[in-house]
Amino acid sequence: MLDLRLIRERPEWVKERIRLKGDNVDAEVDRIVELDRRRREIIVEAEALKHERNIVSDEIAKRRRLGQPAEELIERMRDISDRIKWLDGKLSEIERELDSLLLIIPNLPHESVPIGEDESGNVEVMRWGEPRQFDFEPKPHWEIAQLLGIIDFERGVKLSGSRFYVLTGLGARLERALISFMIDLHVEKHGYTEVFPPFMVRRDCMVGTGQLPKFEVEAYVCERDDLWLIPTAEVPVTNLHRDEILDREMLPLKYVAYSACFRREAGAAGKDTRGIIRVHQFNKVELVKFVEPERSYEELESLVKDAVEVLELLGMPYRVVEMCTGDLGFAASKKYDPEVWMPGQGRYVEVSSCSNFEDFQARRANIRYRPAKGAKLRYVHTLNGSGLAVGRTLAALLENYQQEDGSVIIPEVLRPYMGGVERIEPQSRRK
RNA sequence: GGAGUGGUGCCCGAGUGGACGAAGGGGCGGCUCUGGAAAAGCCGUAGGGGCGGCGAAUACCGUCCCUCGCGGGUUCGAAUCCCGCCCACUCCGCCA
Repeated sequence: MLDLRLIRERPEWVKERIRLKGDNVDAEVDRIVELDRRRREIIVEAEALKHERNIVSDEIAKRRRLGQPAEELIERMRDISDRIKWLDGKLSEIERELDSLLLIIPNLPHESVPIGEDESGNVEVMRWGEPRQFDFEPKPHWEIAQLLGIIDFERGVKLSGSRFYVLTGLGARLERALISFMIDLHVEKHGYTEVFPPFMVRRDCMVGTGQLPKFEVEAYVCERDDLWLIPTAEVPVTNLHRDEILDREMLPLKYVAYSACFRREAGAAGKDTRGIIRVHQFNKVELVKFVEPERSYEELESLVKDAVEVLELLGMPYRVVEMCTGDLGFAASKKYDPEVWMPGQGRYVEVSSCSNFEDFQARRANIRYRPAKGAKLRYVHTLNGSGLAVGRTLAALLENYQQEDGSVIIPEVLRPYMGGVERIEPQSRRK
């Protein structure tokens, strides 16, 4: 949510910044400015009347105590009260509309974000590692997995429909190993606090981080209970501190959380239909930070570093892409997407997404802190990033570590988590 | 799911129609006392919003309004009475 004052004072600038995101909210902004003006007009009148009501009310009480008549005062109060009631009704009507508009206005891009219309305007900001040279044709992960017998696509469909799959045997073990490895890294080396959140949340949480009200069709919901399946651990973890006032000494707060993630992938028909790149349920290890506004952009850089270290330790080449204004999404001010090299497909695939939301989420979720003793409260800045998407990392690992005989070598850092397994052999060669 | 109890400030807790933004206690901050501390005493300690002043300010000053879980109602007037909702806890049922 943007600051209403900002929209009031610089509406044209706000419109312009949002147009850079490929969104047009000119009409909404104009309406907000108009509603805001009417809101304040009404407040002025209503408050003057309420002031009068308080004074007359005291006078009535005083006369009652002294046993004096107060009929003509009470008569006058009736009119005042009616008028107040009418004004307050009008006011809440206006505020309802105002709030619903404010919730669908996207965040503004940070000034450092490159301007562009779509993903073609994104900028590669770094590259790490040399893609391995194969002396055979590298396979895509779904073929490798089939050979190894570690992903069961058919039965996934039988259980839950398309875009679901089942991990079995060492595949399941590998998924679990990756989760533990990532969490341990972020806890032990990077100083994050581990959190195991609920996977279903109330509507308020989804509004707090920005998934609702605008992107309702993207989410799964248990309607009977109005509980929403989280599309990312960002939702429960950011909302941990909803409606809280944090101590400055606590900042920055850094959390790492594993969760399953649920996405309807509405509008993604035909995209990434093979393999496990785009599915309705996947595992992810998420990093979330709450920081002081002044430091949020440094914290974004270190967040990216923390995330890509996973790829470095796993020995997989990657690049980091900075999103342009047109590809930023609804809530982010600035965003980097680390992408891992997938030799079986000959392309880089997004395995993380690291964003600074500035105070956009904090304002929605009402997360504040006191900068100093006696100082006024401020909104914190929130950030988050995948560290990493587990399914895609597993897929990349299969493709990067595949051998000509169809086996896949397990990177050394994962072996302790794999019970010492060094290599997954094709099913036909296992007994 | 059934029955019951309850939601008040940073925390505990009083308050069943008017002098209550709210007793009392705790915590925290400041001051007095002290060589220093403890104890004791005094003072101060919520958030949001509007208007005006000054301004770069979401810094500061003044003033007013709102907020006792949330929303509505009764009343001249509601923390207090009525209705609906949400949440927490206890017991029963069910359950990993």
